[in-house]
Amino acid sequence: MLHCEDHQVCIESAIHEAESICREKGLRFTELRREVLRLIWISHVPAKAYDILEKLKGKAWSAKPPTVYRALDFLLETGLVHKLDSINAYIGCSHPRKQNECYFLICTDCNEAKEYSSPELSDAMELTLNENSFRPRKVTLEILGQCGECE
Amino acid sequence: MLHCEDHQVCIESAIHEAESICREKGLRFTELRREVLRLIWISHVPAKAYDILEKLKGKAWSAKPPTVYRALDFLLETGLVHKLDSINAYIGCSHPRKQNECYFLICTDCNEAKEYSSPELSDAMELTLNENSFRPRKVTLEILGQCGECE
DNA sequence: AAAAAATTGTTATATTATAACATTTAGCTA
DNA sequence: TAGCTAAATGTTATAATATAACAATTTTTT
Repeated sequence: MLHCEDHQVCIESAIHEAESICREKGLRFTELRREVLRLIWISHVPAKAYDILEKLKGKAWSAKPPTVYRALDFLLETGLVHKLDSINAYIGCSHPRKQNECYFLICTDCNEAKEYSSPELSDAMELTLNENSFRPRKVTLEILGQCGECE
Repeated sequence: MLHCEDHQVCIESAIHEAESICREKGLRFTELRREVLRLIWISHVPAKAYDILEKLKGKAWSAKPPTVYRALDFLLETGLVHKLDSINAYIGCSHPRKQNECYFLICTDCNEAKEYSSPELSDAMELTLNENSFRPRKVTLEILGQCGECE
């Protein structure tokens, strides 16, 4: 799947942005939360909670499931990561400042995932939501398949 | 959430249709599979696997988790039910003969869910899939929120 | 410095799902 | 129709995902 050019830069800037977002919102971007975010960003393959747990254990933390899930909850609420329900995995948000509807392409060959947004798609969705008098609170749109690079 | 007028009829016809689809495809619609499908259709609230399990236990079956999950696998593969990944629950397919992209509105007040399809939405999706050279295999589109009747 | 609030630690357990092998049942074939 | 084969179901065990509840610690506020 096509992604950033230099992923090290990509990670750094994601963490940097997270830092400044938390500062603005008066939220505490603790060491633990930073480390979990970093572990998620390490790869474009969405991270599983228990894989994050194992990696944390290799470091300073006496990590147990709640350690990870609480950090994930924080990151999810803050909009810094997304949960992919179709594969029970977590991925860093590419545009944490724009809270637009985003959807995900998940390649089942290379396992990488990518976040997109599409005005046409959002429009179509809004149309049908109106038709059904439905007030959306959370939209899950995930497409599993094969990416162009894995053909 | 607005649904059928007579749900008993709704259940019967769903099971009837499942029966004829299986006959056409040369698949075995066993008692167990029929009962699991019926339990799913009993309500417009998507069914949880372990709730189905409990209900099966009240009947003739010596049901254990694999009993339910195998029946669910069959029903999913046959397109007779859908899994809602965002809530880990299963719902009967309203149009099992048309294998179109379908999406789900899930009301977090009454817990009911409804299946829809939208040509505009499918078109918008296809557009972005093409742009990204992505070959879709499975689409998950679930919208959690409040339905018109729960306002 | 004390109190309050937020974060993290810890133990236990709930929820969701599958692996592996045994038994039974249904459909086919000779 | 007896025996064979494949599919379905039974059974035991365990994997994978997630949360509840309470204790200890750290940070912020008063």
